[in-house]
Amino acid sequence: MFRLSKKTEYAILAMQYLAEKSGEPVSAKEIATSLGLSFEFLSKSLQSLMKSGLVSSQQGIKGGYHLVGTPDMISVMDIIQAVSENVGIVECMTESDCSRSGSCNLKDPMSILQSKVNEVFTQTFLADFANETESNQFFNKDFKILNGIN
Amino acid sequence: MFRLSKKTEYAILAMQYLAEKSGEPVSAKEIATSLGLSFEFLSKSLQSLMKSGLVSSQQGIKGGYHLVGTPDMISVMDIIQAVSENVGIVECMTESDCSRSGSCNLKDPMSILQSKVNEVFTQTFLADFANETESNQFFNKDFKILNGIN
DNA sequence: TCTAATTAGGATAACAATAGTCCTATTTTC
DNA sequence: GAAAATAGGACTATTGTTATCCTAATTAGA
Ligand code: SF4
Ligand code: SF4
Repeated sequence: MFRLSKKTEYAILAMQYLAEKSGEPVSAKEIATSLGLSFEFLSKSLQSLMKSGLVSSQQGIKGGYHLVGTPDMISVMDIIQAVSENVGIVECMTESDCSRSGSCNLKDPMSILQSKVNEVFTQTFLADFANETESNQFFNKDFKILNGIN
Repeated sequence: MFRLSKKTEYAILAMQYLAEKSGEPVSAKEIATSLGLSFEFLSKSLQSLMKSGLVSSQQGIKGGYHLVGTPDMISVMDIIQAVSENVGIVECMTESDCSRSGSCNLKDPMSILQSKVNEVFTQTFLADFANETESNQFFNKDFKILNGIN
């Protein structure tokens, strides 16, 4: 129900990959084969990221994508919103108010919940997805113990 | 993408209604007409809530549903899980590991994100959805200002 | 005992969203 | 000019959500 779409997951994987290989442009094909993803479908994610300015691209042979900005400034929410707007937990959060909106006493508490959810994703950054740096590793371990994750 | 299903939303609305009318059993029909929801579809939600023990039911004429437990002990997560298991933000969180699982460096950071999301929903209770009590109203106002909600 | 109101739940249809593919155009380096 | 790459429209397949329909079982009360 809160499942991230594959398009989003592919986007995060690609961004993670680009973060590691910052420097020369990386082709969609390289990312796809390296991560075992569908090239065609991954391309859609990359093109969305491009549109939102999270990556920049270079066409032609020797072309590819590279990150715009640093991993500690790019939030998961940035990536999610780049590939698909819908982060509203209920209709009235993003789209126009629903038919029940006038007399709905769920709307207000839901907006609080929405803010909390938003915070989780805006406060998690690409850097937190980096491949086990020391600080990150420590944080992970700590958090896992705290939350009883294997 | 993080949209709650209607089944979940109906369940929360129903629970909210039951919380107000705690005491005598309330029929699905009354809830449906009172809230302007489809009786048939709402019934599915109520039956799921029943299965999970969040409400108890009485069949026959004069029957209906009533809350089990107090609103401050029933979390939104309880309700979500009652109507639909899938709360995993990625496949490997709930179902069996996906094909990429072995070499996936997204899995670990995702599990942290999952915990944060879970926390939001396990730490929000039916009582927080109550119809504007004084304390709740204050909290709402406070939180809204803090988060820039209209 | 019969009736009406109610919950329980299976089956299924209608609709929407997601996932994935295919094809063509454009750009760029060599 | 050829090859490799991005850009993106169009389309299909699959899955998930939403909703309805129908029937059975239960229970209070006349
Ligand atoms: S919370 Fe209320 S107003 Fe918002 S979508 Fe749900 S029913 Fe409509
Ligand atoms: S995070 Fe990795 S292991 Fe988990 S579902 Fe996504 S690709 Fe598979």
